[in-house]
Amino acid sequence: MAAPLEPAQMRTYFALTEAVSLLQHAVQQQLQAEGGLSYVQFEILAKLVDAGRALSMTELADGVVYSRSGLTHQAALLQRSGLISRHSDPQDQRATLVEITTEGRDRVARVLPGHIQVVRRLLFDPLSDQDVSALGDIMSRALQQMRALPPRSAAPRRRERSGPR
Amino acid sequence: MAAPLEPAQMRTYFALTEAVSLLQHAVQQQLQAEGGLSYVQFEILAKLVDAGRALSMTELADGVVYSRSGLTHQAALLQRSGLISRHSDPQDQRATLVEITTEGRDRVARVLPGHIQVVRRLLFDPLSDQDVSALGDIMSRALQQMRALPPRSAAPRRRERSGPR
DNA sequence: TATTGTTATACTCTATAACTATA
DNA sequence: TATAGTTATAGAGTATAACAATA
Repeated sequence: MAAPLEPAQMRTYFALTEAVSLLQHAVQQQLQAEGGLSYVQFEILAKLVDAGRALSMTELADGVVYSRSGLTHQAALLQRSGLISRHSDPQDQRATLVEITTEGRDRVARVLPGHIQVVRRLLFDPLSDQDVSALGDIMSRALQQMRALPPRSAAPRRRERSGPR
Repeated sequence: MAAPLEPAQMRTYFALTEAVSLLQHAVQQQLQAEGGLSYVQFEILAKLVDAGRALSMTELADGVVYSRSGLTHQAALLQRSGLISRHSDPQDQRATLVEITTEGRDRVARVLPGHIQVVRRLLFDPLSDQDVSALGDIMSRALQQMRALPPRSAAPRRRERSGPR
C-alpha cells in the first residue's frame, strides 16, 4: 500500500494543477482568439523561430509528447495555412525539413504580446522576484527529475497499454 | 507594445509549463492504464468522493472548465460504466443529482495509489519540505489572482469568440 | 534491417446551438 | 423570463497500424 500524500503535498499538488490548468485555458483562448492557433501549433511555430533554422520532423517532435502522426497532422494544417513550408532534406532523403514562413513569423509576432500579457497578468503579477526565482528553481529541479526517470513501464521498447481501455 | 518577459520569468514559465505537461501526461497514462479513466473522469469521481454526498451537475461543473454538454457527456459515460448514478433532485426537478456508486468508489481506490506514486516520483521526490511549502504558497497566491481576475474579454455575459477560428 | 515520415482510420474530447422541462 | 440539463451535431486532437521510401 502506498502511503497517502502529506497534507502539505496535497495542498501543493492541487494548487499547482489547478493554477496551471486555468493558465493553460486562458493561454489557449488567447492564442485561438488572436491568432487562430492551437497551443500545439503555437509551440511548433515558436520552436522554429527559436531554432532560427529549419528543423526535421523528428527534431520538432523532441520535447513534444505527440505521436509522429499527430505532428504530421499539425504540420499539414500549418502548411495549408501558409505558416510553414516542408521540403525533403537533401542530406537525408528520408527526412522532412520544416521551415517557418514570413507569414508564420508574422503570426507569432501577432499573438506573442497577448500571450505574454496573459502569462504576466495571471501568473507573475502577484509574485515577487524572489517567488519567480524560487518557482523557477523548484520546477527546474522537478523537470530534471522527470527527464531522468525511465518511463513508468519497465518495457524499454514498444511499450503497450496494459490496462483496460 | 508589451514588454517581453524578463529572462528569469521566461525560464520559470518554461520550466513550469514543461514540468506540468510531463506530469499531466504521466498521470493520464497511469489513470488510463490502471483504471480506464480519463483525467476528467477521475476528477469527477474524486470530487464526488471528496464531497461525501451527491452533487448536482452544476456543482460538479464548478471548478471544471468544461461546457455543460461536455460534462453531460462524461457523466453519461461514467453512468454507462456503472461508476455513478443520476437522479433528478426532489427539491428542484430541474436539477440532476449525481451520486458515486460502490463500483465508482472501488475504481477510485484502485487507481489512487498509482496516481499518488506517479506524483510523488515525478514531482515531490526531488523536493525538500521547504520546496513543497514554498511551491504551495506561490501557486496558491497565483491561483487566488486567477480567480479574482475578470475574464479577459470585457463582455461580462455571453462572451463570444472575437478572432478567426 | 532500422529509420523517417505519411496515410488511413477510428476514437475521444469539447463546444455550439437548439431543445425540454422546471422555477 | 431565467435556470438546469440534455441532445444533436460538428470539429479538433490524438493515437494505432499499415505503408512507402531511404539509410
